[in-house]
Amino acid sequence: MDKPSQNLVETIYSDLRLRLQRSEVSPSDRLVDTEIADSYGISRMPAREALLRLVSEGYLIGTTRGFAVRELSLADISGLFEVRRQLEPRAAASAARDMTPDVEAALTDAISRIEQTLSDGNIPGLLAANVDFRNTWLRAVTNPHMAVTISRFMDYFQSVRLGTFADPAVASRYIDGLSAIHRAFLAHDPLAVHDRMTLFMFAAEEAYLSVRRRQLEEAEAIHPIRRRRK
Amino acid sequence: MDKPSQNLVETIYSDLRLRLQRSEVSPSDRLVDTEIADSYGISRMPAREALLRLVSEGYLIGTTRGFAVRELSLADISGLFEVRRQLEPRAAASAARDMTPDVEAALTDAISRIEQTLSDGNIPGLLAANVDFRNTWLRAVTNPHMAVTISRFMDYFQSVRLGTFADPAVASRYIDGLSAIHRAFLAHDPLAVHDRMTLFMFAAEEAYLSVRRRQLEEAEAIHPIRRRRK
DNA sequence: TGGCACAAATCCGTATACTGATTCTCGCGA
DNA sequence: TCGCGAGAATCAGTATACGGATTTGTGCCA
Repeated sequence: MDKPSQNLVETIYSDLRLRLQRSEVSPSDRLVDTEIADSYGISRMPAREALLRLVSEGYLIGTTRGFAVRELSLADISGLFEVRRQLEPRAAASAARDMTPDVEAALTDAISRIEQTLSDGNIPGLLAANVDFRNTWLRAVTNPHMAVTISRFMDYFQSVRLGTFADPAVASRYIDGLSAIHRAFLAHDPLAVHDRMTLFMFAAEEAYLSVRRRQLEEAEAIHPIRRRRK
Repeated sequence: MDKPSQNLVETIYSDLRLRLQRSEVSPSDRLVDTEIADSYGISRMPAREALLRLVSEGYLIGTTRGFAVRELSLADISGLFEVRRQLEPRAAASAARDMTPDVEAALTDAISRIEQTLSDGNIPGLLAANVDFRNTWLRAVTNPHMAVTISRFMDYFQSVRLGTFADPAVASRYIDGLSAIHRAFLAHDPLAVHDRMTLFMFAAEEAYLSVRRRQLEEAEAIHPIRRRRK
């Protein structure tokens, strides 16, 4: 999405964003500007600016002790999916209309890696393949404003994703939905893509809600969540 | 949208954002961190951070000589409206469903101010009333993610808005569309709001495109647009 | 052993300083 | 008059420093 560039803030920002997309930062971790700065051998300011940008984009929240990945409430999940339901079916349909052979090939590759990693129980690989699949069809969305908005809304869910595939029933439905979308893409059928994506959105919302609900129940009464002082 | 807070970056950010919403900054103006810092009697860093945040949100672009408000290309306008068409009818419909009497009153007030300022030829007042109208119904949108996304997409158009109402035919259609939406809100009819807002989106897109097209033609061959070095 | 208070550490927000790149200015020469 | 080039000015990016608020650690006393 962003080019590497030769500017420190941009570099740190994309690195951090990538780590967030890959769920490599847990909500209990604390990101501190000085630590990041030291690890890159630079001063505090570029690291700080990258962190602030991630805060303003909603990926992180500021606490009194470092920055942390934002955890989604159930209401957040519902709200975010309301937006995703409006955007992604439409965007995917337009991608289906404008899709080129190389994008099709990349989609097929991503799908097969998803199936492979799932049967291997390779969760990190599954996450990566999943991100690849969505980034691939997003590449075929010609409207950049649409694409970056969707991309951002998708990324919000990286903090939840880890446990989504634990339940085999959920995983199976997930794969079914995804390969139906894939087939519709290959058929260049925008309407079918729209419909399949709509169904997928509802299924995904349900899955995330149930995963998050379980997470919240488990963490009950342990975490006094601390927020930034005002 | 944002609270005043007692933090300098936030203060500068909201002030600047307000000025952008009111079209008080022209695309030929250059916003420089040191100037802003001096005018507030603070150091360069908070001003700089506020500017960078506006850049990351797409309101400004960095040039080699200060920051400038971003000008929309015709493709930008089409792309932004594709997103708005997906979101605003739905959001307005949900607002219609959840609307409270005080919001209705505020909407009615905004509409009458729009009609008043239009007949007076009071363009700045018209812009303000217009912003009030949309912020008012957005307040009734219970999904905050939906509301801030829409708000941002609307704000992108402030740099174009100034000339939109010069053409009386456009202005008249605009008012008609807006009051139809207003009536649908008062009737608590989500479906009617959805339909009216959809119509309004298409009309607005057309209006912005034609205004912007004229602007671009007029500015032809004068501006060598300079972008940030990489 | 447990609570309490005081000291130390942590980390954000802000200020100031330096550097290098780009743009502007102005004067010189054709 | 116009083009050209060297120096000045501007401004973003980065580094370093300090203050203050909050949290954590520690040791004393009941």
